[in-house]
Amino acid sequence: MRLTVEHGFDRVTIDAIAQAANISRRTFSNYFACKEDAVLHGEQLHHQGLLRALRERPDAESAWTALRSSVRGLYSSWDTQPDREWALRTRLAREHPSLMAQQLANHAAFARDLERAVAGRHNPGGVRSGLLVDVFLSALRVGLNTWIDEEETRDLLEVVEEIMDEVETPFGG
Amino acid sequence: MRLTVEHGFDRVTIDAIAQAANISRRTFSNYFACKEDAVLHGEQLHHQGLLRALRERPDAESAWTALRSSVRGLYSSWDTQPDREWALRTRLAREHPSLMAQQLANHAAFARDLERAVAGRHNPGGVRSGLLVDVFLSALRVGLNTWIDEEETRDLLEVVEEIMDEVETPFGG
DNA sequence: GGCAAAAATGCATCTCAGGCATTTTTGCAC
DNA sequence: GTGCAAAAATGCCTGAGATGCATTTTTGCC
Repeated sequence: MRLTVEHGFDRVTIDAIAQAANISRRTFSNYFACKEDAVLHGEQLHHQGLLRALRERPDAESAWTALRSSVRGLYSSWDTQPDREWALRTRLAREHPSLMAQQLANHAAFARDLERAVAGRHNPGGVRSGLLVDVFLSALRVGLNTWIDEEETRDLLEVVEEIMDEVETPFGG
Repeated sequence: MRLTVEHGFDRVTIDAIAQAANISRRTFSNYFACKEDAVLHGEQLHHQGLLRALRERPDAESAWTALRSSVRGLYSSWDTQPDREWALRTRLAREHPSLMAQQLANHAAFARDLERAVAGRHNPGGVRSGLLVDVFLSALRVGLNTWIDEEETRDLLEVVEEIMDEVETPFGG
């Protein structure tokens, strides 16, 4: 991330990263399939955290409620805002198509995991869980982007909650 | 696409594609940045068609209605179902992470275009258009996947309309 | 037929992913 | 602490990909 800031993402070679991390080029490849994966690793951790929170929600909660509650619980458990790194990563992904592509693929994988995790929960409108999860992730993504566009002036959770409220208003008409 | 079916996506080199198309390797790169782009080109055409349809919708229609109507209009204007190629491409993208990543990046770009195209339209619940477009695309994607999972036995439009109806039921609770 | 623009090509270079064998480090029983 | 097996890290190598640049070929039009 530091090298990326200093020289730009596509001007940083894997060799340079390996060197800066005091590991061999080959070892880098043992841990990450590509540069993109390395940059987006923090996001993967976020996904894992959210999944863990979701699994701990009481079974009685509906799918949508459990998802919302997981976000609320996780984000408010942080002692500091996920400021610099998140903003940096998100901005980077906006500018670099390859990063964007990888990020979206990660999101799709995350969606599959979430879908499995909410399977079996009550689901008010009979909406299939794939759709529900997709919409949830859209809201999360739009929330993050809004937060970034506002230059991280508000609380991330606050922005996300706002978007989630919007999602709960009907789309039709 | 033919070579991919015969030998598998990742065993087809750009050289092979170029040779089969009677063009030089270099010319391939003049048209497509990578193999993935070539395979997904049909989808790009679909996006363009949908955008064109959207721009021709009457201004009085709300954003959501205009989006739904565009799909309805475009899909029912086809004389044949987009059967083989679509199913093939979608299944391929499911199996190959790099293809999936590229596809999702294309969807994101498409989302930006759609967002611009519906900007200014009436929007019932005051939902921001980014969110609206995202949800619309989720519905389209889920519809396509459902259609595939049902082995293309029904009409694609029918499946998509069904999902769109689901989206119009509230998510909250 | 001639000419300019656009398309296609060839070439060269830098980078990457990943298989395989080898070396180094780590964790643990003794 | 010593020895040993598993895990991690490394080095080397190959096939493939992206892309800049100069050159050749094709196309469209007067």
